[in-house]
Amino acid sequence: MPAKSVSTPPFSAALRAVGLKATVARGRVLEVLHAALQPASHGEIEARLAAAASPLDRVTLYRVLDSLVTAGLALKAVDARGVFRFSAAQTGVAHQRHAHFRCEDCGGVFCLDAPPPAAPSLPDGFRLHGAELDLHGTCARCGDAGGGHPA
Amino acid sequence: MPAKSVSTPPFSAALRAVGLKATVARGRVLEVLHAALQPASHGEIEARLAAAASPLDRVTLYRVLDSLVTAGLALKAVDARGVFRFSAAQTGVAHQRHAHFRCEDCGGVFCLDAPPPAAPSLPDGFRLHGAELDLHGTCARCGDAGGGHPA
DNA sequence: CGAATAAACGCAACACAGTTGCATTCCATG
DNA sequence: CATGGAATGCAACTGTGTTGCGTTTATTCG
Repeated sequence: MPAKSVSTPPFSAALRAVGLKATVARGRVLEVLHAALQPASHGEIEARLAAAASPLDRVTLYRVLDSLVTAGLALKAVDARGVFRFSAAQTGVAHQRHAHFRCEDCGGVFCLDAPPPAAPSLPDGFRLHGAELDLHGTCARCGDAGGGHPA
Repeated sequence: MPAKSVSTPPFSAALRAVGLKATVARGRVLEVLHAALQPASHGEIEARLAAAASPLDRVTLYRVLDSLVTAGLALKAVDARGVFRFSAAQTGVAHQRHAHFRCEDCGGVFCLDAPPPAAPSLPDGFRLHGAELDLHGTCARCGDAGGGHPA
């Protein structure tokens, strides 16, 4: 095997494929996003980077995430508390017309593959882009333990 | 007519009906919410209060809005930019298991009386508190005009 | 109608998420 | 290996939302 393991950041091919420079910061952020089970907030990503290796500058992380979203490698959404959450863009997954479960305690969002809800008829002039069934309550972890917020 | 027009804030009956003190601040905020055509952000409400009469303290407005939401007189939602938007709750509408249409352009939320979606089976330990069908796209006004954000 | 009391108000300060400007460092090209 | 432009890191700043605390006000009760 070639001895270029040190100088090649992960996901460099994917980055170059969308026209981005393959930097270590972007590679590490993509690693975190792909390892995450749920969409992660800026703070959570920052904490995981700091725990895994050397911390990444707050501002740099914002800019990295922005570049990944712009390039289509990551998705950006707003959770119920008004905080942006980022996730790796799965190639080929139509992220439309499915169901979310949102835990009112920890703020976590879980994707359920539920049958697409039937869209009701809309008033005149309204144009539909997507539909999600938004379920909310308490998740298993918060219901079991007195448990709290993830970060 | 009785001469108590000065000492009686608007919406005092509605406030007392839900167990809230009928204060001038709450009455004025409810007036603004009912006059608004779209869900308004904290800043917009603050500006309208300042323009209409004497300004209301920032913190007081946050607490007034919170009390109205808790009492069920107002609705709180997050727009695409992560900012909370408030709207007057229509009386008599059971605010559970119905559908919202959220305009991705102006951030407005419209309530539709749609059939309650069937809740899918949840993983073990998950407890359901409510379910809403969240439709999104562009509303009639934003689709017509090139119209943009309210503020 | 007037006093008591608990909630609501206003102010100050704080906390958190996100942004901007600029000097330095690093990836990609030749 | 040199070079140029993008990416990084640091500092400072804005905007949104929150907490603590003393004062004011709406309601209740005498």
